[in-house]
Amino acid sequence: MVQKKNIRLTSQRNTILNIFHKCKERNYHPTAEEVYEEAKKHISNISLGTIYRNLNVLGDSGYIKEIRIKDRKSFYDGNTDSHFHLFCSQCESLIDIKEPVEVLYNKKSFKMDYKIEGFLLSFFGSCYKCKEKEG
Amino acid sequence: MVQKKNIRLTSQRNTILNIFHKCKERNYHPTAEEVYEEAKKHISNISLGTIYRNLNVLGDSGYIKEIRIKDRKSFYDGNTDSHFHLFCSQCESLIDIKEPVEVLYNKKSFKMDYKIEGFLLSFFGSCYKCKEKEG
DNA sequence: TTACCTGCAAAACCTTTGCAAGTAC
DNA sequence: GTACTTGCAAAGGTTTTGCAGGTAA
Repeated sequence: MVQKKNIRLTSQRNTILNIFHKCKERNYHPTAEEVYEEAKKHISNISLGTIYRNLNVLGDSGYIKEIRIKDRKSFYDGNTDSHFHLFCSQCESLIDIKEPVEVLYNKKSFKMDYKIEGFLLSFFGSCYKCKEKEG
Repeated sequence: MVQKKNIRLTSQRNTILNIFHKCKERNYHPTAEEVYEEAKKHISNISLGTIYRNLNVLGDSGYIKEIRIKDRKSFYDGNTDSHFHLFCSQCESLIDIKEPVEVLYNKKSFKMDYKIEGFLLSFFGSCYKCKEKEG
């Protein structure tokens, strides 16, 4: 479980959090633009700048995760538990992969409902030098 | 090993390929801007547009891989064999992770020279619906 | 009260693209 | 000769930011 920081609650933020709550239930990963369009239904004059600012705040605070995979656009995920994604190159959507990481080993079970053509495993943290520096 | 397509060889392309050859030896993952700066040392009037066009051509042809992890900037990798990366949030560089994927299982060996704070596993392919459609 | 948040609009940023001239094959 | 490639400069699309007014705690 992810530690979530306290943030000041504004109606804009609340609206965005609700959007992610719904998206999480549907395993949907909206883009900033999609969050904006949905938010406008509730706060008609909300600005795109506010969306972006809050996506960053919510990301930093552990409420959502940004997923940068393809193209310039980011997806955002309200499910911050550890799981994987598949980017469909045909419909350009992002779906959850529910199988545990063991599928990586067992090539037989690798081709399932979806078709997997490749993957990217990226870690975040500190490199040798920077870890050294910070002690 | 990756199948590489034949591409027309121009001096610009040759220069860029050489840059990636050197970067690969040093496990360095340049950005487009860095490739541009390096290429200018050899072809002083080469344009950034040519760099980007060729990064895409070389990517499509299997010579390099684009890595989009953080921020807006892409990294490019001359090593197209399957391996993993770590993005250092302190110096904002990308380094190779040489350990096999088994480290994912063995949490004890997980914290090594570098510090790992999280990871992102992303697959590429086709989702249920699109796989269905294409038969 | 004060620090934080917002809408607006402009700017920043990385990447792509149209065009006319040049080049590989 | 032809299709592909280039430099240049402008445009594109996503995200960030400065500012003045507004709001949560």
